Amino acid sequence: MRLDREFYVRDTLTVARELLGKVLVHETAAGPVKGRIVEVEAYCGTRDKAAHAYSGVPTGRTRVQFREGGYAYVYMIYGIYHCLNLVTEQKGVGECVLIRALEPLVGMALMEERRGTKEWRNLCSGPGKLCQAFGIDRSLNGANLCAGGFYVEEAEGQKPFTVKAGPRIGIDYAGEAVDFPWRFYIEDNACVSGKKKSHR
DNA sequence: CGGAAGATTTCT
DNA sequence: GAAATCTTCCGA
Repeated sequence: MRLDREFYVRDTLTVARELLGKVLVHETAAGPVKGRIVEVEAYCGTRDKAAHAYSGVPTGRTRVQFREGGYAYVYMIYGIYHCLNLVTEQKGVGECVLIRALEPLVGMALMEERRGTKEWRNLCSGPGKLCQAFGIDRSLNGANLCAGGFYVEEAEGQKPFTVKAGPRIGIDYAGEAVDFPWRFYIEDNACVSGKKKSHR
């Protein structure tokens, strides 16, 4: 069952934690693709140096983040890969949740073709990887998750799992925000990325 | 208008 | 450990 807008228009950290175990769905012309969310990160706008919306000014690509929750924010990084975010909170706040890793459920053949690999745990174990596997690009920037073929649904027959929290990844430039425990992931899941070393 | 940096991935 | 590669942002 599709999550409604009320789910997204709440505290960003709460939404991030509750997104774990939910299922991301993308119905494309080539066929449906689904994956279980196993790793996310919260980006809290003006309270967070690592966030694109830190300046508080909605310009260019960050404009979508300042909408109300329930929209997709897709941006390109390093000119090569895309990253998927789900906008949270009320209009004008500018906070969102980055989807970092998924566990493939449906449309595996399609993912393998797009990714060019048959390794199951390597299909969606990273922000850029899952976007490639799901066929996500900037045409989905600003997509409404409450209507259309791109959304998150409630998981059914879900086994219990343990949620872990820790510092985020790849934002060493963000000063003290590096230590904020705003990364949430499912413990002991093979698809969690988290491969960067933690030496400091 | 030009320069600089980045919420990553992949290969050596 | 380092390169690939291009969009976006900011200063002049």
